[in-house]
Amino acid sequence: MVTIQDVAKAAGVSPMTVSHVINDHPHVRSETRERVLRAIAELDYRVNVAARNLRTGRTGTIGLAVPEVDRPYYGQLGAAIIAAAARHNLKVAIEQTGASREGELAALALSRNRLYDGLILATVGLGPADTDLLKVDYPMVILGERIFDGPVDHVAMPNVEGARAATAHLIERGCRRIALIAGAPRDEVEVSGLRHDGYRQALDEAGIPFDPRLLAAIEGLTMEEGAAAARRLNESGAEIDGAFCVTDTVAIGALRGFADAGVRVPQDVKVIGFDNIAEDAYTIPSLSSVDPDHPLMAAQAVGFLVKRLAEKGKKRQVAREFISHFSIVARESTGG
Amino acid sequence: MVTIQDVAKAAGVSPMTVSHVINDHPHVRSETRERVLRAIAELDYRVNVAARNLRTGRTGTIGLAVPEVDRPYYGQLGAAIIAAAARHNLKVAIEQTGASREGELAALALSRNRLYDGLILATVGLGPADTDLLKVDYPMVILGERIFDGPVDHVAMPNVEGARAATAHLIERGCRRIALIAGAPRDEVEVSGLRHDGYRQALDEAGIPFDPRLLAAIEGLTMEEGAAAARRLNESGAEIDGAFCVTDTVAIGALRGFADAGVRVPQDVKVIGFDNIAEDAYTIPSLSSVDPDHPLMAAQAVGFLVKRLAEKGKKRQVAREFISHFSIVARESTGG
DNA sequence: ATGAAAGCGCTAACAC
DNA sequence: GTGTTAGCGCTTTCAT
Repeated sequence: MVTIQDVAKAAGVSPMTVSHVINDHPHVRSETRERVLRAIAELDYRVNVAARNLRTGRTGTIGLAVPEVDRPYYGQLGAAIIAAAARHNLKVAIEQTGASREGELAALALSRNRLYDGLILATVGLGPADTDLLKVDYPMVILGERIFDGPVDHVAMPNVEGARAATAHLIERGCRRIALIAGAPRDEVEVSGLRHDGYRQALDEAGIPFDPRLLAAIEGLTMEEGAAAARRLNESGAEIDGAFCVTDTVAIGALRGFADAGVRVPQDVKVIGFDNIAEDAYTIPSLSSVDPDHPLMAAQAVGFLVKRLAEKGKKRQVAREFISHFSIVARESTGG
Repeated sequence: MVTIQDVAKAAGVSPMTVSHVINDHPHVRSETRERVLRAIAELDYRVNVAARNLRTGRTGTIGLAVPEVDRPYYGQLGAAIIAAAARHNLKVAIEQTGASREGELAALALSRNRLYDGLILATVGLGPADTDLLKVDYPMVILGERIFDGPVDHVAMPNVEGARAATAHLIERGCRRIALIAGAPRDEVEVSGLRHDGYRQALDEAGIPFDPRLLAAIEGLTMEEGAAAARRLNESGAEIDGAFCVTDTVAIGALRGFADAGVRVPQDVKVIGFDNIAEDAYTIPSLSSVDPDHPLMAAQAVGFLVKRLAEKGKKRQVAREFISHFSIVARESTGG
């Protein structure tokens, strides 16, 4: 293995000078720099990142903990975060938490081990009772669905408002018996609960009475459960004419479930989802959705982390918060 | 920061003993172990991974370089690899190569920096001319579509055979004018070229003459291009009754493109893809596909890497190779 | 502009 | 079963 010492010897300089060259420090005569670079090339020298990490106390890598990378939503979020991190010369290591509280805690522990300089955590398992666990002494950003007003930076989407707008969109298109396909709300900051609130607000505003028979509770936010929920709704005799699905993945499942039941979308039932994933434009019918601008959220989350990294020495600052904006993307599933 | 020294002092033992406890070495009296563990808990000690990496020369992390995590195929592959790696106590850092040769070379360089213990590289940009670049001195596995007979481990899928079976499946279902939607073959080991070969073989075997007007060449393997290709095929007057799409992502786009053109699937045109991604079961119509058993491929790739890690000292061994098997999953898009 | 000294926190190798 | 020694490769600090 070629070390900085070998390069120094070959170039006739000290290891320090080589280090300066590698790190683009200004005070190196260009002739010296040349010589060092030539030696580096000749010996095919590569910095040992582990040694540098130990010395500097930083790894140049941030962790991204998501429930599952194979859900399109998180895949697309991951891609956006990798891109945003690359702009700050940071690498991203992706952890899968399995959508469980335990997995999310494990991700926290890894950063505590100084494996990562900071962590972006897409929480779905941790709840308000766990806010103490989030009071960590390294840079962390909570991203996505849940909202904590704890002492930690977070980037969230406008869950209530987006859900309200989605439901209002269905009402505008003439729906009066609108189903909600979502998880059973577990607490006041969790995605299904928040979007449920938005759904209820839109109904209230339109003077449509809430009917609990229109709620289809699902366990996981998967296509499979979405499809099953749609079939259940059809058999239940609830006579729905619209469905707001808590995520696009669930909505894509629901489209399938309605098709299985012989229910036509959008003629019989109009469907809208949430997230505006890439697939939405290609489903049949194409899927209307709430777009919370994930690229912006990703950039913000990385930006918060980078700010914290720069603040290293300073005392704990006040927690930063960013709530994204949203727009409704109307496609065929709500009549275009 | 709490170090191993602090723990040693608190427990009244040497740092080495603490190290033994941390690493689950057997020769520690259980009473001593208890004492150390208590000290660790009291001081909230965390190993410094950077220091351990420097000392051991290993990072416990493998790199996974894929074109883009937000394509469902790579997201699902990533999830499978993360799961397989976890079984060997390895973490996975995901790099995006942007489906370019440069990006793939950059991923190689990172491992050379000892950031990762090894690399799983899903190549689409590197070609046979680059085999020399793949003769690296750290564990690496080429995964996926391309086949190199170079000196490097690789896990591949049965591209030619799978494509032949997919085309034969369409023929079996009565298709005679079968379009191929794929990239323009760039060389003899690239995915579109290999699957093109399989397509041709199936036609030959069935005695169906090859008609170049049935080829729809696309630039990128995206839904967008798949949809555009389907519309083009419809307008071209080629009068197709089947379409084999080089990947499921392309096929999902094609389903949409045919729908846009008023072409009914499967009544007018039967469609089959390749990869059997999770979405296939939920498209309307659901999508028939070739399933190359990605979980198995992922497990094999990680297994190869782990073997190389264990071989550390030994001389370069012969390259290992694993070609996955496949099965045809018939769904609605080919008539069930 | 360049370099000498020191040490980041851990564990391999070996003693006892 | 436990401890001692040494050093992984790099960069921070401070000198010159």
